[in-house]
Amino acid sequence: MLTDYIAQMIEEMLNQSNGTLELQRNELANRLGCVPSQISYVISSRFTPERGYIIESRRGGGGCIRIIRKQMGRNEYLMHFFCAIGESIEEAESVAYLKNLYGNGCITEREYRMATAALSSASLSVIHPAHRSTVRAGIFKQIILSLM
Amino acid sequence: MLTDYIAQMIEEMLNQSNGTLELQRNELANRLGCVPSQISYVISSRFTPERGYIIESRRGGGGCIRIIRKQMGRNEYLMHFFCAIGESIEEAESVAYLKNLYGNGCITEREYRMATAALSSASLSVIHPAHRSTVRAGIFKQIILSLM
DNA sequence: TTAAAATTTGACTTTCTTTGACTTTGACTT
DNA sequence: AAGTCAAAGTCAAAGAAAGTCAAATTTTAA
Repeated sequence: MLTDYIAQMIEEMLNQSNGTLELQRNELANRLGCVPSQISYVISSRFTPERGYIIESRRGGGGCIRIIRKQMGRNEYLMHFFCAIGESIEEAESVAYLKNLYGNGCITEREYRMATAALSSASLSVIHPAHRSTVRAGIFKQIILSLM
Repeated sequence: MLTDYIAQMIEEMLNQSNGTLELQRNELANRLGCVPSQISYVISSRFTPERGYIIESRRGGGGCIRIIRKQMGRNEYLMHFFCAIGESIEEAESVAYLKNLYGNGCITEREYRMATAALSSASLSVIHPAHRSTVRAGIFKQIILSLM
């Protein structure tokens, strides 16, 4: 399958270049004899943030796509919290979680403060109180993913 | 890409001259072998007030363009962004702001990622798309406050 | 076997860059 | 004061990439 082959090739290049690489979509597509959007597909289906990759890109002349592989480790811990959050979470509970993450060295103090701020009722003041915990859960999950 | 090269060159000159410099558009364009309006483009796309630069210019004989890099104090800088957010903010715009904060050393790379994650559409997926920018603005403001 | 999921493709969109023709402004001459 | 020339400004068209989306096809799993 083309997708797998391309993904493998990108992995290869990542290994070569120590975890970070820039490629040109059209150029690569050309080399592989496929259409450019195939490259987009491979990246969006295989090199997702959930799987530990960061993608950046620039359009226009001389544009490119940058792929960064974050190295894993101590992530079961974060995963644990991710799962614990569920559909909705109260502010107090989220603060407790974050304290825990801070205590375990998963996040710095500044990160702790930023996260509590983001999840606070003050942040979500424009949202009807009844819906806040659901929204909070969504944000919290993304925050945790951003740390992995 | 020409644009990046020129921008880099101007940065260089700014460093040399302690944050303020005068250049002649035609002269520089000539030296670089590009068309003069390219210089205008670089300046208007890279050295914007949003990114902390002041641009002044004089036409006519012996005219020139003056570029000043104003360095703000951290909190002044943060306040600037706080005010710029307003009632609502799109995801793309908030990412631009955060990139700026990162580029200026106001936040670390992890903090950058955490904040972009918190403000992403993915985070706010449970909220009706029409309301997301308003909610995002609220969260963003609290995040900035958490940094001060 | 068949329904759902994943892949492949290409047309269309958006963003960024490059270029050049034309306009405006300021300084210097006459 | 008027005219001339030397800047910088503006704008729009063309070009170069990446993004999006949905239809068509293939693969996978029940």
